[in-house]
This record gives sequence, structure tokens and C-alpha cells, in this order.
Amino acid sequence: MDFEKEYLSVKRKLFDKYYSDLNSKQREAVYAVNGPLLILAGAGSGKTTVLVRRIAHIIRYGDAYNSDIVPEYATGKDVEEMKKALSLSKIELGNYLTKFSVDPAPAWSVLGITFTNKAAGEIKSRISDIFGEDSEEVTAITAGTFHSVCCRFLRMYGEKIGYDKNFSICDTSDSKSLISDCMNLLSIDEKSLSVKSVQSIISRAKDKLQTPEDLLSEAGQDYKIKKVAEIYSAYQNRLESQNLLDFDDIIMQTVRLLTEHEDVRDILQNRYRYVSVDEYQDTNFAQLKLTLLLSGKYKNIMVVGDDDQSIYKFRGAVIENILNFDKNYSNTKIIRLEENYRSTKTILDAANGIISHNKGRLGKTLWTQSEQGELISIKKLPDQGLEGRYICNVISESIVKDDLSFKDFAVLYRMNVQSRAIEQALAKAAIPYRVLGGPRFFDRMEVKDIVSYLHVINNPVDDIRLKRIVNTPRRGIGNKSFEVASALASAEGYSVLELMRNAKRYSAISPVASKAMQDFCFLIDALRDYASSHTTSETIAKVIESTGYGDMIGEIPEKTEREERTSNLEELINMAGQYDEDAEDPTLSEYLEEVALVSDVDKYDENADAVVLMTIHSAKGLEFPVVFLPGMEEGVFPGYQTIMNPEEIEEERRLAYVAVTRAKKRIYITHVGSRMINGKTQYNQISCFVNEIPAELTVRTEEEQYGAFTRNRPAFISTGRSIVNPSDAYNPTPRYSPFSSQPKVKTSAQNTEEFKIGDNVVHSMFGKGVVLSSKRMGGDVLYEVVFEEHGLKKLMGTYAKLKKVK
DNA sequence: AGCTAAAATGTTTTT
DNA sequence: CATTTTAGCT
Repeated sequence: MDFEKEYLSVKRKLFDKYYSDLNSKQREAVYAVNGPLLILAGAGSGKTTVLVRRIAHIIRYGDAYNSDIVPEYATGKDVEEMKKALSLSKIELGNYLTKFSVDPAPAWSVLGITFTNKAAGEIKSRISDIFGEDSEEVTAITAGTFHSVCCRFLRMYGEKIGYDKNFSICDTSDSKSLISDCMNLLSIDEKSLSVKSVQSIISRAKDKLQTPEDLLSEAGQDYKIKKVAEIYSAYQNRLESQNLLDFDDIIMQTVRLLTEHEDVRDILQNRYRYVSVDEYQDTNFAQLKLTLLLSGKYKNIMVVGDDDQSIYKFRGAVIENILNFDKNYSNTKIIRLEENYRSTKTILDAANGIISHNKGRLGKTLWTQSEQGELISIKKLPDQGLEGRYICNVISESIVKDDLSFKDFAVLYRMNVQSRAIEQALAKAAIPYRVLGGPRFFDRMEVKDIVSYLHVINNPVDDIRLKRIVNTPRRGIGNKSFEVASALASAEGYSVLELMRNAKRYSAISPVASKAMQDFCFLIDALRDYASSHTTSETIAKVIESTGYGDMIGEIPEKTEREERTSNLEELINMAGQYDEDAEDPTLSEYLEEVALVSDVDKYDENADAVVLMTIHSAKGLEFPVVFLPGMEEGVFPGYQTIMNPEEIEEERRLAYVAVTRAKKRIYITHVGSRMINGKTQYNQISCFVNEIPAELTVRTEEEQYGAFTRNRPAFISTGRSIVNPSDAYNPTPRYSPFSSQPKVKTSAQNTEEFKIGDNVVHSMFGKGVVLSSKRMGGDVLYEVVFEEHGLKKLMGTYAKLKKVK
């Protein structure tokens, strides 16, 4: 046999052996190092694995697999040695293969863009599994979301397009209030044109890289759009003069930077030889443009996505980005990953049943080798309170019967409001849970106030934040004085803070107010000075103390409110302390960026043993053994405003597909006869998506057949709603605090004292009660206990903190 | 200026 | 239903 051929073929065998835990398509993707690559990856097909392994491969071996260069010095002995290497352990083999590496890329030349910071962290941690923690490979790699990566670029080069290094990011509510200010200034009535719709039109325009002028010229005779363009122009001016970027600007301005400044573009294009983008089906036009710019020189770009999982159209995502990827890059290699490793066959068939009703798909045939698995449970309940209780019952029973733990369960819903009823039920049943998304910790008033102080300290021209805190706590600078100062400031071309410093020069400001303004400026100066020589958490503590904010909170008369706010501020200090510890080079400005860009899901800890509740959107990319899908009703999911529009129904259907494909083993679908939303009772039909699941895969039951918890407790049911007294609701972790300590699930496991029927017991949350029944289940005992004030409960021996009383 | 209480109003999904 | 806005009062 030809020596060269044998050499190459054994080399490839070695690589195939090394990647033997991947399937052939996945390996193909890992080896496709150079040139444009499109991976169409179905749900659960191991795309994150491929992304990570491919990056590691590039750093370690470069294009070694494809290279047909045989070293001149190679001999038959080498081939013999290579054949022996086939029996090496994985780690040894990995190291052995480095000897074939061809033009490996330095880690700093790799850019990985993911959908969440968590996924980016995942890449880094998996790379560190291969190269070792804190190795150069891990630290040098650039991985992050579009937003965090762009912020990095803007911090480095933003000055070229007029942004100061410590620009701040304004969130949706900040930008809303700025738009509202602009509308007032232009005397546009907010009743005829809502701030929300203006904000969304501007945001969509920015997604498409449209400037105010572009929007105006596109408007034609459309009066509304013309008005919005006018507002957009004013809004953008104010953002820029205050050194602020909104979420859309972060992308759009980066594109502008790279378009207008060839030098910056060259630097970045030369640096990033390998670019990978995950969740490509949910990118917008600006993000497409950005990837084109960044990969413009080497064109080594890999994008991964699934057209069936495109669920962010409302945010400007264009599915065509992935459908037409090969039109933007010639010689695109396309690889389809169609084997699903996550779900049972039943679940996969159900998902396929749903998604097959969509038109205009690229079309994939997902398959699996796994077993049929359990049928999908579909259950109708009378109302949302019972829906929540049903979920709790299923969880309690499965835990003992099937040896599952709380963290194996996820409740996924369409809208955040749906979480409330379920939370109440979980709290009552003493099941540990955590809620992701919804109102965030950093949206709490007191947290936002303190963070606003930090913004003003960091970026003195941030007038939005200044307005928020200038009179909180009260210091005699009321709305009116502030308005006057703002007007003067814009007339004179100063920032408001600067003007306030010299307030006494202006006769329009009363002497009392100008004194207060000056004092305020001194306060801010002192704090800025303090911040320059102290850590973030020390600065925050100082802000709370010296602004009088802490005293203000301490004087709140209601005990619960006072304590909650105080503890939120303590939490803020603690979290900042964590940041100071973790960050390489902690700065106030980076801290503020992190606060703006980190989401709840990023902090989701899969090791915490608690049931997790989140929206289906947030659950994208995650997986759980058991998934509950409550509220599968027409009007809820699909939402009632989408029902008339076939295109939007398709998006909803993709969302349903995402929901179903999150589950590994089991799905419980529920819907209710009557649902209360915003004080109105709705009577919804079962969701059309449920009926798209082949009937033979499902088992349907109605409430009447599920008598277990309706028996023996008319008094409990007659209250209708389940009422949870906030003081005794079991809340394992404040729902606002993604960072806070893990749920207190480590309840006294040694507390396995056994109870007999009729025993009087005390529960830490439910108070006094009597044991009605006890059932052995696995290694545990399930008790039914009637409590004096809370009615009948099912409790698990090991988890319920029950104590016997005489 | 600043507080309280009544009235209005909103209905996805998120970086 | 729950939050935000506003009117009216001190």
C-alpha cells in the first residue's frame, strides 16, 4: 500500500478515535475548520458540544485532519507507532495528536458569540476542561453575547465615534423615560402615540441599522412614522450627548464603528481568524452585518441554528439570516445534525407532530435511538389554582416514586404572569422552587436608585440617572427646580450636573435650591473620589450611607417593606463584593455593564435542588427530565393577539416546539376551564398545538377523574383561590435575586422521625396539624396532614419539617 | 414641595 | 389584579 495514503488514513483514524463520542456528522463539523460553515442543528442534537469541541480543535490541531501533508522525515516506523497509538487513553491520544497539528490558531484569534452569557461561560469552562483551568487558552478566547462582545469593542475603540470610555448602558425603562421626555419636548401627545409603540418602532429601526433620516425617508406619507422619526432623532441626540447607549445601540454603533473606521475593522478582522455564532436563527440584520464585518477577512465563520426554533421575531430577528446564509458566503459547507440525544421517541414525535404544521421550513427529520418512553399527559383542570396544586401533587408523588429530585422539574409557561398561581401552590406544598425572569433584582426601586448613583458617579453627564436620584432622598431639589436647571443646561450646552454646580449664577434658580444643588454636587464629587480608591462594594455601602438613602429606608414605617428593602440593599453590597472578587480587573464601569447585560438565566444554577419556573423563551437551550406546560389554551398559548395572524401563529408554534423539545423524559400538559388574567376571567379552549400532537402519544384526563385532592376538603376548596399569607409563604429565595444564596433545600435529612395516624404534629410553616394517613414510598414516607389553618397537605417525611407534639 | 388616595390602564416573549 | 399615573390636599 502507498505509504503516504496509509499515513494519512491512520492519522484520520486517530482523530476519529479521539472524537469517537461524537457522531459522524458532528465530527465532520469539528473538522471543517476553514471556510464558511452552516450547521443546521435540530433540538437536542448536541450543537453546543460541537461548537465547543470545534473551537478546542482549532486551537489545538488547526487544520490537521484535512491536511494531506506528510512530513518528509516520516517512515514506516512512524505509521507503526501511530497504529499503536490507537489504543491510547483519551487524554494520551489527545496529547499525541498535537504532533500532527497544522497551523493551530492562537486562542486570542477565536471569537465565539452565543445567545446567553451562560452559554459563553459554558464554552469557557469546557475549554478549561481540555486545557486546564485559567490556562492561557481559556483567558485569551473571546466568548460572549453579541451585546457583551460589542461592549468590549466599544470600550476599546468607541472614542472614534464619539463615545467616552465610561459610557453607560440604559435599559428598556430608562430609554422609555427618555423617549417620553423627548415627546414632551416636541409636544407630541402620548395618548395619540404611545411611548411603547414609539420605542418599539425605534428599536426595530435600529435592528435594521436605520438612522432617523433613513426612517424618515422610508416613512413616505405615513404621518405616524414621520413623527416617530422626529422623536428618534431627538432621542438619539440626547443619548449621544449623555454618553449613553441603549441595547440596540450596542450593536448598531459597533457596526458603525467597523464600517466607518477601516483601521479598527482591520485590527479586528486580522485578530479574529475564527468566528462562531450560535442561535443564528435569532439574529437581526445588524447582527448579520456585524458577523459579515468581523469575518470579512478570513471568512472562517461557523453559524449554528435551527429555523424551527426561531422565536425572537418580535425583537427584530430575521429567519432569512440563516436560510440565506450561503448567499452571503460562497462555498458554504452545510452540515445537518439530525440525531437527537435528549428526548424519548414519544416526545420527539410529539414535537415533530406540532412543527410539521408550519409551512416554509427548511425541513429536517429529527430521529433518535432512544426508547419510546412515556406517553404525554394532557390534563384539564377547573382553574389555575388547581392547576398549580396538580403540578405540586405530581412533583411530590414522582419524587418518591421515581427517585427524582426537585431540580429535575421545570415549569415552562408563555407569560411571566402565569408563574404567580404556580408559585403560590409550590409555596403551600413546601416544594423548593426558583423563578427566573420576570421582575428582576436590578429593577427593584431601591436597587435601581443606588445603581443610578453609581452611574452618575461613573458618567457625570448621565442626566437620566441624575434625574432619578437628584431628589431621592429628599434634599429640596424638586421637579420644578430640576426642570429649570435642565432647560438652562441644554440652552448653555452644559450637562445638568455641571450647571447645578454653578447654580447660584442663575437667577432663575432660587437661592435655597441652588444651595441644595451645590451641596449635591459636592456629595457626588466626594463619592467619585471615594470610588477611585475603593472597591465597588465599599463604594455602594458608602453611597447608601452618605446620601442618606439608608436612613430613608430605615424610616419606612411598615416592617415588612422596610426589612425587604434593607435586605435588598445588603444583597446588592454582597453581590458587588462577589464581583470584586471574581473580576480580573474590577472597575465601576465594568460592574455597571455587567449589571445591565447579565440576565436571570445566566445565573441559573442547575445544581440547586429546586423546581425551576421560567418562560419558554428563557428555557431555550436548556433541558429537563420532566417538563410541565401549564396554560396550554387558545388565547394564552397561542396568545390571543396572534390568533388572527398566520405568520404569528407559526412563530407561536415554533415556541411550542421549543417547549416540548426541552423535555428529556416526561411532559405534563395542563389547561384550565377558567383562567383569571388581569382581573378578567377567561374561558379558553384547549390550545390547537395540543391537538397537533398525534393522539396515540397522549393520555388525556379530566379533573373529575382526579379526585385525590378534592376529597375530604370542601372547606379548603370553597375559598376558591389559594391564599398565601406573605409572611408564611415559603419562598426559598427572593424571586428578584438571581444571585442570592441557593434555595434552602438542604432540610434536615436526619429528621426522619416516623409518625402514626392521629399524631399531633407541628410544621414550621403550616403550624399545628393531625396526621391523617401515611404511605411508604420508596425510601420515604408520604403523609397526609390536616393543618388547623391550612387544611390538608401531602408532605414528604424527609422534606417536611414535621415535629411531634403531645 | 411633597404626600395620600383615587383613578386609570395595561394583555406576550428579552438583551 | 397590580402597577402606575393623576388629582387634590396640606
